Amino acid sequence: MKLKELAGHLGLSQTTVSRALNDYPEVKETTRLRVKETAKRLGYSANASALRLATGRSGTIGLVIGGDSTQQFGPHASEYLTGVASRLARDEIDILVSPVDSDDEIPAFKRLIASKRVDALILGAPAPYDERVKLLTKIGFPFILHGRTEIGEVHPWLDIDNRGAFHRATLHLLDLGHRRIGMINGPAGQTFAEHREIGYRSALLERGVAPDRRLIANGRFTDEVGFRWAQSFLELSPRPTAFLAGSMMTALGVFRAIRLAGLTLGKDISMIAHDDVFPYLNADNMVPSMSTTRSSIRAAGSRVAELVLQVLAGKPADEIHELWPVELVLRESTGPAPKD
Amino acid sequence: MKLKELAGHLGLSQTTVSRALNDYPEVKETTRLRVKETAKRLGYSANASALRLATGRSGTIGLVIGGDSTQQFGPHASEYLTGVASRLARDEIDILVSPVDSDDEIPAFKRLIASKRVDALILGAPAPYDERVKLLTKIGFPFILHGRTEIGEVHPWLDIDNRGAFHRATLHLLDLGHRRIGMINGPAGQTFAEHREIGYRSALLERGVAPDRRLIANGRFTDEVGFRWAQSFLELSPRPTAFLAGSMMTALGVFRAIRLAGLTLGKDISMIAHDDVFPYLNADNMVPSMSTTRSSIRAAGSRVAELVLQVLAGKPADEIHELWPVELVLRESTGPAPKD
DNA sequence: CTATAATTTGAAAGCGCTTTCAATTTGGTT
DNA sequence: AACCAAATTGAAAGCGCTTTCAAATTATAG
Repeated sequence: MKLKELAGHLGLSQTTVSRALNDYPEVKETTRLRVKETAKRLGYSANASALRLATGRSGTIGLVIGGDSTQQFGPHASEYLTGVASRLARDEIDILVSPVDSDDEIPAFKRLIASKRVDALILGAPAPYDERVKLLTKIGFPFILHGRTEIGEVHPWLDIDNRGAFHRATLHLLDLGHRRIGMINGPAGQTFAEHREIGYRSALLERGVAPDRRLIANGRFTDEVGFRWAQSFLELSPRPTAFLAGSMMTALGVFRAIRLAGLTLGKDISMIAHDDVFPYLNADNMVPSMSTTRSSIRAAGSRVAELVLQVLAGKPADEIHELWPVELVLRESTGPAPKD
Repeated sequence: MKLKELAGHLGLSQTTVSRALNDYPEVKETTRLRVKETAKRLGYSANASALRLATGRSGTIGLVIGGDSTQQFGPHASEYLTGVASRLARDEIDILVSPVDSDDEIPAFKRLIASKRVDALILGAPAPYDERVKLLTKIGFPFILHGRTEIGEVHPWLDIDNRGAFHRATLHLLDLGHRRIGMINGPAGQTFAEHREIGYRSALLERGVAPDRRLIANGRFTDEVGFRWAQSFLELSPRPTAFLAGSMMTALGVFRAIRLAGLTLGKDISMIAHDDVFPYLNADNMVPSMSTTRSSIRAAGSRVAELVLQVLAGKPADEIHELWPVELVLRESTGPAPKD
């Protein structure tokens, strides 16, 4: 069923039918109704490719997830995707999920844009001097960044206050008397991880505690990584009395290492984990319940989608900056530092 | 940069340039080289919409994930998506992720197809009498199903042997002396969950053990659900001595309930969980390590993608049926039933 | 009733590519 | 040197829609 056929059925021209369906004002109300009703009855739906070619808009937003392709869709990415998808679905905007390999990232980007496959891009997981961000700002292609960079360019972004979150979490542990705090951070080289480290270090500084290089680790957000680092931290002497975990997955591994060492979480060792709010993994439900810095990554995805639509609607880039605060939720996994 | 301009640069016609780029045989080799080189140098990339309109193919495959939109992309779906994406990326095929709401599912499908947005569909999480499957087979739209239905229609599918897996797991527990085995299954109404229940029941039957309705539960794959059901199972008397968990998330919750009840996993209570192989949650790394029925859902996604390409290449539907066996991996969470 | 303005409809061009069919060039034979 | 087949290139139509510009219809006023 194509527009021409539908027009035939109705005894109207393509032009009028097209206008009726797209709510152009110059078509008579009764005609519009008749057209829409018939279109629905006959199950007409415009050919997407033709429509895109004619309008020059693809009705698609590219979602670029960082990281190498094998490990791309961790639980974080999928929660985030859910948020983005739920918002864009409302406007019938398609999402093009680009599993761009980090090696030929820039060429892949150029192709994506040159082929007019997407109207705008959503970028995430930036490095401090992200090449993709540089490219996009240079050529002026619409995009929004989930996270921030150190590049001075003006462009839309949304980020959570990673620095503030870890600053506050660290301060809290320090105030509980902890002096040796192990930090199991996200992958090195990502801005958010650096921000977290800055928050952690500045809190130590504020309380006059010297940071210990051996207590700072980087890695992906898996329980495996959490486990290994926690275990190696626990072998130090004196060992740390508290941990900061970059994610709930990390926390699971740390948890395991603590238990395996015969220690008790919340008593011998304290821990605060960052919680991106996974519906299937609840900090409140753990035993002991987990103290967290909390910020829903799904909500962020949804908001990012909203903002990218505003970008497309022409809102100036310098008006689209959002820094979300992060809650510190104290539960049973944090307690006063044990006397030694 | 459009084809016409590129042709201008080269002093050739659009026709020849198009043919050169698409590897048509009738263009002179030296010309082809020259064209490709120039195209690359100038960063030419065909307008996707125009190409799609001209060829009638969208170069896109729709991925429809079941479940309601708020809870759509659980860890299972995202692992699966990763598999699908990695395979399709190799052929430069786009993925259209459809967060189809379960209420107006069928109309949404019809729109998707009528608008020629996708060349084929990948369906998952079917109900035994899935309406989507009925629709697609009726209108003859190419698709593959991840899972199975009870409808007699012939169409491509790939499924894991859920029945066999749970049959074997249950038999193993029975052979260890367990007689009361709690089963925390996936959502009711999904074929895979029913298959698992059938496997479980048939094993009980084989060993002459009467199934107990109170020991069979359904729900989503979250630790919350696992925790609640396990807790209520443990309140029964006599309480079950073993659990089957539908997913690793479920197992996490069961684990917690067991510990909270002051019991020891692998001694007081045994458990076998189904493991879809999440890279960030390793059964081997748990304490105690978890016995599992194992099948990589990412591998399944990758294979499903491969198969849908075969469907598009014209391979007959009745030759595309794959039933994957499931490994039973025994670790520390299973042991002989305690004497009472 | 006209004349004119306002409303409503339609014809046709164009979006950027592929592909059919025709035209041109090249190469091999006598 | 002339001829025919094979190889190579090009002109133009068409994919299904939107949109400009012109035409036809209806409403309003004089």
